[in-house]
Amino acid sequence: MKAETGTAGAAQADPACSERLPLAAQDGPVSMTISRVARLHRIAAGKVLKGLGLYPGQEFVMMHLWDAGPVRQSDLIKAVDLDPSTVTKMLQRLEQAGHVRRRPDPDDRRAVLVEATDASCGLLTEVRRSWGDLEDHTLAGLDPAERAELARLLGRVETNLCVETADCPEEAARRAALRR
Amino acid sequence: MKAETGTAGAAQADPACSERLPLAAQDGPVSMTISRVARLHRIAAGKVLKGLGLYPGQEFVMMHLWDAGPVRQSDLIKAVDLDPSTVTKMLQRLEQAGHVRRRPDPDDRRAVLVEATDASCGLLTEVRRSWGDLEDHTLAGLDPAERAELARLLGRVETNLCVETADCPEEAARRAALRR
DNA sequence: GAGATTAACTTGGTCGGCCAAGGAATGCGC
DNA sequence: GCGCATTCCTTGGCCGACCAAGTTAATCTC
Repeated sequence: MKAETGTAGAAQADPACSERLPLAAQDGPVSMTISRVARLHRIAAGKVLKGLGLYPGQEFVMMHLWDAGPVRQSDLIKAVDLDPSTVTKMLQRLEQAGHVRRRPDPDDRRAVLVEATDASCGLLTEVRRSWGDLEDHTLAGLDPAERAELARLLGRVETNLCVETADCPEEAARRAALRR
Repeated sequence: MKAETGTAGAAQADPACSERLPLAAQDGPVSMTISRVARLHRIAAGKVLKGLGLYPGQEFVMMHLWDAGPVRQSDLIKAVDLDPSTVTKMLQRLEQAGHVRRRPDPDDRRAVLVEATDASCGLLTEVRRSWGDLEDHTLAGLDPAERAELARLLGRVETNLCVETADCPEEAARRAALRR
């Protein structure tokens, strides 16, 4: 889509056939692949979600709302583990799009209760199907054993990345473990 | 960092102990993990890069510039495979930050030549080191065989995702194959 | 060589993300 | 009860990323 006819001149000259990896990235080939896969995966998800009226990232919020019903916004924020401001703005857009309803919490005048609209619940099935299609496409050509192994390894990577990300290793490890 | 003391109320009530995965995502567990790993990995990369004066995403542009020297912007765009407008704005910021120099191409008055500044070249080593650290951290606890397997599987996933992303499957497959 | 096409950016808009800072309500200590 | 810290959410700013549209220059066509 970006790289078209590929007569692109000399920049991509593969000298010999040695290293396709940038010099500065040679100590991190897997990290490089993760980055690329991440982007491709997000694009693929976004493409399929666009047809449903969702932007990439919103899926996770909606998924939690479908599961949990009316939730305090702060709980939602903890569930999806995003910055509060990110969630606020996303919810404003989701509300305007009619996917979400918000109302003040009668028990706590600071808090806001969020829930998926009835209309949006129709999306659940389609999102689930799309998500399944994405999975199929992502894992095409991998047999069950390979899929399991990939899941295992990615799980381990997730745990690894969690520990450093969080300021409190213990807590991060606990959370990472929970997801497994 | 976000999920703190975790007394978070009833929202995350693990009913029984069955599914930690949202209902709508149950057909795509690996996709879910990929999304989480992607975000964590980007955050980890961003954290380490911030100390070097780079924002996440800029690394890839700089890496290519360090390798390729002065390049036409259009070639750079093809190399990193991003939207032209994304690269334009990123370069404006990189230029203002002193990491990059831009000048018109004498041979083509439409085009712009981009190169890393001498100052930025000092970053190469540090970025490489950081990238290596990130790799170590990401793959901690995996033995060489597991790392190789993960790389192989991710490569396959990348190929899979490439085909659908591009409008021309042939071209995408070719490009995907090139990266392996 | 004039006219249409294509290539190479740029600008403006929108979203997802983050950080920093602020305002409002609650809860705690005393 | 009063004050101070916490919690909850919002706003503004910034950056990466996309799309759509527009501008300028090269190129192709006749």
